[in-house]
Amino acid sequence: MSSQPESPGITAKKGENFSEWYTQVVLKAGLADYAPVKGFIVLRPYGYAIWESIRDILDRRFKETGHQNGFLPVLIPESLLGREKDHFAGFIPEVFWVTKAGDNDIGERLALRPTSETLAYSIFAKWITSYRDLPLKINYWNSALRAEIKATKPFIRTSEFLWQEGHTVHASEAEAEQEVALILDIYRELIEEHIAVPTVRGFKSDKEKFVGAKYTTTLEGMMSDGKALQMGTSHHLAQNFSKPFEIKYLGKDTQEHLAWQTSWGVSWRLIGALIMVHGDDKGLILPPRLAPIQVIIVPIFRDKDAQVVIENARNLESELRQQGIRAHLDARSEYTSGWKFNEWELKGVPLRINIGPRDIEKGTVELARRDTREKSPCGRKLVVETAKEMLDKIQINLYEKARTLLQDKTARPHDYAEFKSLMEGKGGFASAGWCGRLECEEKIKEETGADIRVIPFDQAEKPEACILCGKPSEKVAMFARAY
RNA sequence: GGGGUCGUUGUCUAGCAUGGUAGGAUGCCAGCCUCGGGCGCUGGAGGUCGCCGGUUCAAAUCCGGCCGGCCCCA
Repeated sequence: MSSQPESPGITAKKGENFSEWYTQVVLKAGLADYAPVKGFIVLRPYGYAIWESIRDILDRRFKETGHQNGFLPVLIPESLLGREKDHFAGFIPEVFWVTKAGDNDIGERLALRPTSETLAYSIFAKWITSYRDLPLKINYWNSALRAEIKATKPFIRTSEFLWQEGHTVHASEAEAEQEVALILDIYRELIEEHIAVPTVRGFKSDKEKFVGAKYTTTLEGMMSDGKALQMGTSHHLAQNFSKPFEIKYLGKDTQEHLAWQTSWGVSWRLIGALIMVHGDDKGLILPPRLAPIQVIIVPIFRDKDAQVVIENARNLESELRQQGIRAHLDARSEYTSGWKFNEWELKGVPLRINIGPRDIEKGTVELARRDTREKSPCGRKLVVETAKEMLDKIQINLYEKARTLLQDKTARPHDYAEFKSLMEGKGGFASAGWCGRLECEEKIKEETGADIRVIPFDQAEKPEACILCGKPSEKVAMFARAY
């Protein structure tokens, strides 16, 4: 251990010690801190602002597509949670239970919601009587609690997480399936176009699907260390819950029918993903469309220049804001400009504008891109326009880099030996034939640590024989070690 | 699930073997200096040594339990 003070900047290298690097970015960029209970984190304002960006984008799209927000309590009685048997069995190992009120035992123990299907659907059953009550499309912005005993990581694996869970009820299976697909596409739009992370979309295997669903669709991303990350899921529940919860409606045909359902969610894991995919040795890099601060203005001045420089910078700030750019002037006098450069790079602000006496004299400013760390001069009158263009370029560049990452980390092994060495080596996705049997899926997991992340919708190529057993396969599956 | 490792002020740490005054750096506060890549000077404040218990005249230090962080393996 060094006795030198720890740098306020990132000291771990992303390429050398990825895990340590990730933790440092989370803490030092001011996104989150540890809570006193294992596996729980505290979101700091900067981290919460990123969550708000994500939330705002999704919330708008949900509302545009006919969804409404609601609220559900956090406690679920055991009898409700247990009503759908597969669902209950799947969640029980990670449920937190409330068993006391003060010193008195509670009669029936209460679960801190690991997810709200059971609670929501017991209520939906009361609200739905007629086909005129359908579709019912409700979303909840809340948190969920799932006990993580080991291997916790801020944003990626925590015992409580912020998320949204959507729950819909439909009169027909076709309509429910359309909903599943619609939501997956809204997630794709958020993740690819805003968070700038490309995904592979498809189905989960039966082993990996949501417990209680007929099928689960997913978006899988690839992190810089070769591990996959599930970024969002949309489930077709069919009538698996409407049966035990008796969600029935009278149709036009005057007959009673069971309803069809979907549920879907994304969590603050997405914040973890954007850190892992875009960040570098200097810290976080935020995609412009998501960044709470898109442009940071750093004034450079000596005492005698202070007033004129700051006034100029303030004008620039308001010009940018008038054009809808989230700009912020860092006028703090207690830090030097050099300090501020480092701090805002650590925090991942996509574009920095330096403005000092020399610039004012020449009628220019200096633009510094966070993604490439390139600096370029810009005429003062062109700043707003140039900044806008540059933000767009940064957004595109981040996506392109992430796409290259995904491509570099996707391979097609032709036999099991190759598959194994891939997983032991650089990791990433292995696109391979799979016979469809649980037995092979489990054995591959046991021997290589990789599981089926996604069976892509896009089955462009004919599958080869099952990578493990050699039997014919109908589908190509994407295997990877994952978070 | 298995193993390893760490916890001393906001942060990073010294001290622990051999029990006896908690030392430094950085940050913070005040004043000065001034800023084009983590400036400099002077002064000051800041500590239940993770928690609980045990041993002892005396515990950061020895012993036990617990809590929390990190890393590796399944």
